[in-house]
Amino acid sequence: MNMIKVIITEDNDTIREGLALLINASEGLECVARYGNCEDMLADLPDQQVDIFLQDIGLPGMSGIEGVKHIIKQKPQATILMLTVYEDEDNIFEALKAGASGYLLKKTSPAQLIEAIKEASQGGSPMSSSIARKVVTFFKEKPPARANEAYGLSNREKDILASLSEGNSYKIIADKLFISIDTVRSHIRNIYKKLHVHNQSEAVAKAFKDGIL
Amino acid sequence: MNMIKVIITEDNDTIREGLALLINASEGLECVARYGNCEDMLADLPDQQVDIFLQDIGLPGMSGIEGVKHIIKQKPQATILMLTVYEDEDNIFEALKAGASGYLLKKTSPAQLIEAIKEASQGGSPMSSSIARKVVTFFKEKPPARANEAYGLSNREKDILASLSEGNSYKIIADKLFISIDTVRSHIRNIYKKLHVHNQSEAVAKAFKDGIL
DNA sequence: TCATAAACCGCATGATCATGCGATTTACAA
DNA sequence: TTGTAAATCGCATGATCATGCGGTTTATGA
Repeated sequence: MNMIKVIITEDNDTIREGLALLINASEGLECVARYGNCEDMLADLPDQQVDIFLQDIGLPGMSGIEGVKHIIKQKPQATILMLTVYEDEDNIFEALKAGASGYLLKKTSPAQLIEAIKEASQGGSPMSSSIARKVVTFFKEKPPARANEAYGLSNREKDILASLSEGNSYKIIADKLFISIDTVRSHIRNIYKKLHVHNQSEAVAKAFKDGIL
Repeated sequence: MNMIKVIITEDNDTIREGLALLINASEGLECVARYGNCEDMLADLPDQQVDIFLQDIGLPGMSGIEGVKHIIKQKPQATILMLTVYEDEDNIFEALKAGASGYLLKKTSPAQLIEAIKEASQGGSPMSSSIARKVVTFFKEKPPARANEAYGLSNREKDILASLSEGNSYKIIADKLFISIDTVRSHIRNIYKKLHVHNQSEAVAKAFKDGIL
């Protein structure tokens, strides 16, 4: 059977060596390399044959999240698990955006950690449950938000805003919608009032941010 | 100690009763009600004291996801776990958007299910690992896409584009960045060339669509 | 019935933009 | 060394926009 090959990047010697021992003691797992910083790990990367990266965030020099970006650049299919003490949303989302597949807190028990590595190697995305909740909460639509933040734009106004965002001039919009240029002006005036903006760029930006476009 | 109160909505009698038995047999868990459809469940909802909803998606009448929306409307803090056979992204994201806290597949083992309910009641978000991977993948920025589609904008150009999207005029941008208005013009000219657009609105729209802003 | 909003139209004018054709300096890679 | 790209600056001009003020018609809900 194939061993799951793991690379550890973690600056704390005690933790790093402990993890390596734990992994090597686990059936089917093998720690093929370990590093105290991203730079060293990345230098060896081209030669490594590896299944799972265990990646700390708080590292000397390049941060673990930067490291993830570099790993992904070289090996887009890499499976990377963050293993860190940081529980704030910025770090979580940055890591996931960079391409991490899972996110574990250091308080994770040895047994759970081994389980997580196996899960990850089988295409899962293990996450400490408090992390998962933050990720899930991200998706939750705020019921008052969206609804109110259409700012009461009429359908016609949305049409015109959409046309604007395509780069059309007032004249072109007028022709496309078979109305006069002054009507276009009039609609846009109203759009500006409703969105509390004063030019096209700001209107388009706001429309995108608030999901109108 | 307090029991974790669970409500089940599931149309298949065998599965529903099986779940109820399982939950009631588990220490600390109690199934306080069970329903074959959302309508009945929602009718009782105002009177229920409940910690966790176990919610199927494929139900006769109102779908489980619609049901989630209604539950959240009445009890915004409710903890809802989807328990379903659907593994497609639409259902997953719709459920999470509607306010579900976790998402389990029906192939989940009884032991894991009990574990998941306990995790959820403690603020976690249990997910089958294949589901978690789909959620995580959602965040991943596509390296070829994004990188190439920055269209080679320089940092300065991105600054100016961002400032434009805030509704600033050339003059204001120039003042904010301590450069002349003609330099602003020059940068914007280059932005237009790189993005293949011819006015602010189109540039801002493209920037948002392609993740530059 | 009255008010409100949407969709339509018109005119005027100062402000702002888009674009053409320059230019210099710095930095970095070929 | 040579070329390329980024960042800076200048001038000119026709095109386009933002905004003020005015208006009509139609539909809908109070």
